[in-house]
Amino acid sequence: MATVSDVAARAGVSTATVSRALNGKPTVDPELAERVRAAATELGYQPNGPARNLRRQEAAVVALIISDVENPFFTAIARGVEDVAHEVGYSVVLCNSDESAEKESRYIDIAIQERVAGVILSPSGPATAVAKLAARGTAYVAVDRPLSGHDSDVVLVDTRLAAREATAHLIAQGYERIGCVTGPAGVRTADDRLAGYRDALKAARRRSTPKLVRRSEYKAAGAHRAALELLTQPEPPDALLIANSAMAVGVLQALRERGVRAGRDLGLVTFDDAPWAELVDPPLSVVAQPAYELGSVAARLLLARIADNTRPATTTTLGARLIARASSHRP
Amino acid sequence: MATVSDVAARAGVSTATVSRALNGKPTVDPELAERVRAAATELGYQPNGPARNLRRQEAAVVALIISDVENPFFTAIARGVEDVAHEVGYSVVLCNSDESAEKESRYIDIAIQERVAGVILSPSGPATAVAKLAARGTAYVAVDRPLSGHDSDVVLVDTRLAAREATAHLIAQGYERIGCVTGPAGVRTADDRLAGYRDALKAARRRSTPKLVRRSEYKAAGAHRAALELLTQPEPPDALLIANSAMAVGVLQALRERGVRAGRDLGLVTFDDAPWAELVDPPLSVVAQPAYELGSVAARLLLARIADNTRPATTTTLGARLIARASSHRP
DNA sequence: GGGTAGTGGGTAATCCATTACCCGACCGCT
DNA sequence: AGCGGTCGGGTAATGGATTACCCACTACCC
Repeated sequence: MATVSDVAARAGVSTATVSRALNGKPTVDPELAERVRAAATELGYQPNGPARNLRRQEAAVVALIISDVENPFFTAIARGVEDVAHEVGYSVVLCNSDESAEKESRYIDIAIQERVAGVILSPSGPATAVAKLAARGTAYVAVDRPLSGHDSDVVLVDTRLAAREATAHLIAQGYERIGCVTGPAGVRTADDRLAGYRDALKAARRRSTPKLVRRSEYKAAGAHRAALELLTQPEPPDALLIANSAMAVGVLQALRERGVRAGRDLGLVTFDDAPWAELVDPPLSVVAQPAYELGSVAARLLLARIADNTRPATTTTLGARLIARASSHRP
Repeated sequence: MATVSDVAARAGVSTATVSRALNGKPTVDPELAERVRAAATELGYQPNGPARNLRRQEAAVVALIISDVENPFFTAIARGVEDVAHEVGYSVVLCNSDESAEKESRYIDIAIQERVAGVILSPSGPATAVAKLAARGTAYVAVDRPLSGHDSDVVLVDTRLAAREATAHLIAQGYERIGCVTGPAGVRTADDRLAGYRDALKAARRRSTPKLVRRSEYKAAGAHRAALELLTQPEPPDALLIANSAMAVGVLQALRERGVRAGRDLGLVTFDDAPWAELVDPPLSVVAQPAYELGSVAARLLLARIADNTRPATTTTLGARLIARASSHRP
């Protein structure tokens, strides 16, 4: 591999000039700069990243730690982050924490070790390792879920309100026994969606009962089990609020297995407007979350914080949109 | 940030000993090693990655360059790669080339600059920048799509055969005018699926006509347009082979808009067994690709090549499985 | 002509972990 | 006692880009 010295020798200048020319510093004679660039391409010179980062004490990279690569909600966030980051020359590396505090902590360590410029993460639980980032002074932004006990920039969806509206919609449609399938306790979005569900029941002077509520991982398998449990109890629900689209898959499977028809026998609203939500029969009513914006806003906040880590922490809350389709339309 | 010297001072040893102790070298007195570890945790020492990589001339990282993070097929590959890489202490960074040769090339440059140990990529087209990897001696493996003109390790699905079988299945079901919606020309999987489709027609002594074939990006929007074109022509197809699940979404939308019922009016087989494929009405017949294995096999090959870059190039071809559901069942 | 400000560009220090090389101590053997 | 061998651990070189600092030179002024 060619180094700056090689390029310098070839161009007949010093290494300092090579560095300045290649980094577009204005204090280089245009003719020299041209010679340097020519020498660099002739030698196929690729700067040594570690050396550069070592000296600069920072890499032009932001780490994005999400809890599930296979969840379209998070990949949409990733796209939002990428588009903004690339505009200003940052690369994005995606890390999959798999909803595990330990993997999350490991990735945070790696991010610190590699001296990335900043980190965007959706914290998997309350016991996050972000304290290490704060201690080290690395810029970070939480997305989708808040970071209890740290005042950092946060970008959220008003998911409690959205859950409340979705539930209110089911009530308005005349459903009587509305249940809820949400994510694990301690995951903030899961708790918020449940809280919003209860808010709506309370506002309508309905009693909420634990019998109609189930929790599981944010995955199809868990939701499938949960739905079966709900459906086989003595007084099954006649409507369900489901906390994400992976879970919706599990629930819909359970419904088919038991021959329950969504919309007619069971009202359904689910979080996340998956591309296939309109295609199932009946089309799914959903709460569409602005995932891409979540990512792009978070990225912009992160860039601002990289530039100035003393700025006050902000909380941005984006709204979600209920899209009523046939699955919540009572005949 | 604490450095080795700080830890050394605190533990009352030299930096060499610190490094040896923390890297688990056997030539350190256990008692000293313990003291070093204690000092390191007390100081919250995190090794400086760039410095380490600079010295080692390589980072314990593999880059995975895929063409669409939002495509579940590729995220499943990512999981396969991750699981294998993590087992042996490598981190995986995911890069989204977005099917653009330019982004792909940029990520390859970054991978080289950062001195990653290896690269796994699904080449976006024939004009890839992998030559740079070869020139530099960085280990790499192609996944899902071959790399024309380079003899590298490749992990593929026998997608041509799978397309042939899927088409044969449609023929066997009695469909007469079978069409195909595939990806862009030059993308190998797209071309192969089309070729397999033609193979099946030829084997059944049917004429294939360009009128029943459309190409577009591997995305819903393009497939939607393509399907509308196919359906509105004078002699529309009575069955379709669709080259991936994102496209299937677009096609199914088009069908609803035109009131065409899958299975009854139009036979349908699509590539990729999306989680929702069973849930649409009628359930979609699919070609299930072993995406996770694709990733894990590629990762294992990459590790082998990192250990020994002179080993001969191999080609691994995995099979796909046709899952016939109602959408291809002629009444 | 001597002095000053300004500008381009070179020299060498710097970032920090790893490791080649070397040294001292201790053991066991003759 | 003396010598070779082993083992633990210290000193200092190393990797390559960036940049603080300094120097040489030109232009312009009094």
